[in-house]
Amino acid sequence: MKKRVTIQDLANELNTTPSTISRALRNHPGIGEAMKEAVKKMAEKYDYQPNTIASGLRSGKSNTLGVIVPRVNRDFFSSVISAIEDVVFKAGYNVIICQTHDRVEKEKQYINTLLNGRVDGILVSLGLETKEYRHFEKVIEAGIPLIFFDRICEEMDVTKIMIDDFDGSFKAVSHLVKMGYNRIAHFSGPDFLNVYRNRKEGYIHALEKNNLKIDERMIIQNDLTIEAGKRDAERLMKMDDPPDAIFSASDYSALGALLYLKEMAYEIPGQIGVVGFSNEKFTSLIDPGLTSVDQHSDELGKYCAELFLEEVNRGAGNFVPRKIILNPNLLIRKSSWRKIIG
Amino acid sequence: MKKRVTIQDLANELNTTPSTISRALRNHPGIGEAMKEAVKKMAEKYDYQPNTIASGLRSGKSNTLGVIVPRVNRDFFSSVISAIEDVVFKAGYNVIICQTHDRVEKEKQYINTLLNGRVDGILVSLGLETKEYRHFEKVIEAGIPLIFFDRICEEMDVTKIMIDDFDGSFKAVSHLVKMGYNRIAHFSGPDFLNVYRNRKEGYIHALEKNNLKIDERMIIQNDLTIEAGKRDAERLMKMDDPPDAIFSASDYSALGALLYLKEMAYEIPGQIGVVGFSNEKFTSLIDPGLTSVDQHSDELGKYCAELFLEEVNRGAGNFVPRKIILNPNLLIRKSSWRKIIG
DNA sequence: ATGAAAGCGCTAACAT
DNA sequence: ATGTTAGCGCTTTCAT
Repeated sequence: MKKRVTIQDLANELNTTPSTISRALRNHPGIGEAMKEAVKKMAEKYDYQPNTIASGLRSGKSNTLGVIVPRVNRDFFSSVISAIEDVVFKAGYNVIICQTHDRVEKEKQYINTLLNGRVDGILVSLGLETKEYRHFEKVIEAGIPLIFFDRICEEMDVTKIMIDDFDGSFKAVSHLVKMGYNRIAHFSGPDFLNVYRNRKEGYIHALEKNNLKIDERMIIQNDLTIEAGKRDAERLMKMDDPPDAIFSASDYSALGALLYLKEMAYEIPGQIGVVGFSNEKFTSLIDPGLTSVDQHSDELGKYCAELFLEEVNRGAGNFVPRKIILNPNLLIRKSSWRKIIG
Repeated sequence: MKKRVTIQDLANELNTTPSTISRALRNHPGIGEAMKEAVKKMAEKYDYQPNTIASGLRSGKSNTLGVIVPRVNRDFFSSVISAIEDVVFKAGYNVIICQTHDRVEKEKQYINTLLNGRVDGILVSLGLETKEYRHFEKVIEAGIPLIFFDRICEEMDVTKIMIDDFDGSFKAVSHLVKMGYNRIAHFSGPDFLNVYRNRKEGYIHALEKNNLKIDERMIIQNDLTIEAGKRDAERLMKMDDPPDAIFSASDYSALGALLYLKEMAYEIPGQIGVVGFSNEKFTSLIDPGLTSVDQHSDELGKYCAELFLEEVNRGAGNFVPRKIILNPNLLIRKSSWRKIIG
């Protein structure tokens, strides 16, 4: 276990003081060129590596960013994280990942440990359980940027980045209508999450705009898993007046529906159309391809990271909360086509 | 920006000293019950939160684990990371993620920043470019656990966890042979990576064992992307003596092959069989389902994390390098079936 | 342009 | 059972 060389060691070696070394290394104005040169040469020679913990303690920052998501192994979240990491790495920040598994208790714990670790900012996508936001107040009190993405908290006055879920739904449902489907069911998630609420509203708005009546029995709230999709597709199709299309707020439950319908030998598309949400990787790979709303995970992550850096530069007290809404794209694949009907 | 309460504040409040507070909070033996009670009550009352940076500086550890992978948004890696995070969180560790995009330069940078941040351990899956391992020596010199998983470094005497790639390939190819395929091509990755080398050897061994001749033209090294799979499937099928099956070292290039073959209206399975490697999520969702070798990403992550915790407990100098090899499963799906031929 | 000195918040060796 | 003291390695006033 080799001893690491410290600023003190370099100071001794050069018959100067730690402060001079510290300044020289950071190109502080007011250090002679000769000294700078000498210090850097020494640092190189001894492979000096700064102790970020020590500098963190002194300066009160850790060059670390906390990212809290429900789960890291979801295409959407892992893509966002990937994009965030790429951006902030260039600015010298490390990313600590935290997965809540949608449990609010873990969300609270993570907020605490991140704050105790003096992270320089926290990016959050809320868990399904979170209906109450007091634990996030601490982040604001700590004076570091708090940014919500995708599953956001409407009530808090902080920066938020999301896609226009309403519009995504609206596009999806309008497309189904244009394809000739007119009895369209909807799988939705919990109402207290902005994303699902907005998707449902976009769905309703599209129906209204097309003079289609809203049938409450066609709106099913479930947990948006593959299994839920299968189960509820079955329930829908066994009704006396089954739907001719399903628009799901999640690709996973759309997939469940698709699998059930295929098994039952329904003709997709044609007899029944299916559209999902999120553009998970698998949607383009299955047969039929699943029409889905793309959430621009890369851009979203990039924005998150850039806004974090911007707020960090502004400094505590000078944050300018922003709300960024990205426009989603409908990616039309086979599952929502319609045969031309006579 | 609220001032955080420190150990000193609590000491003042209770007319005692910081060390007593520190000890009381950590249940140090030799602190009176009464005092412990009082301290904890005070801590609770003032919502005292320890500054992990300060304690880290003093104790030389950060309760943080660095995980370096090629990319975080790959099913395999994000699943491993997810499993790691779940395990070490319970033990009080944070996870810093680092993605190299397969670039050795970033690998080196990450090693440095992680070491400078005094992480308590580093878990690595090597990038495609990495052929030289000097940068990892520093981790050993730092006296913290270094653990390789999946894409490992054979030469270093540290803990390694991987699946038996040889065996996975062997099972896959043996299965194809049993299904009646006997001219089996192979997509491989760079030879200097253990995983691809072993997969190729397993393939060769299976052919030999079944008295099938090895045809070098049937072994294609590419970068294992969807595009490479398409391109090389085309190349293979245009040969005078095309294969009747393709075994790819990656699901992505297997998918590429599948897409090309479907487009060309080959009958899959039957006319040609396809098997991939990694059991990416999409393999079970596409049509035909892609037979693939499962890498047990969850267990692998869990093991990684547990071995890290074990080594941390052992302490520097007492590490016992271990090599853990998990047995992969062949998940047989439709793409490798064979119609009974008269 | 550089140095001296103090201290970020905590822990641990050494008292008592 | 508790207090005293001395840092961990760095940054940052305040001097000179």
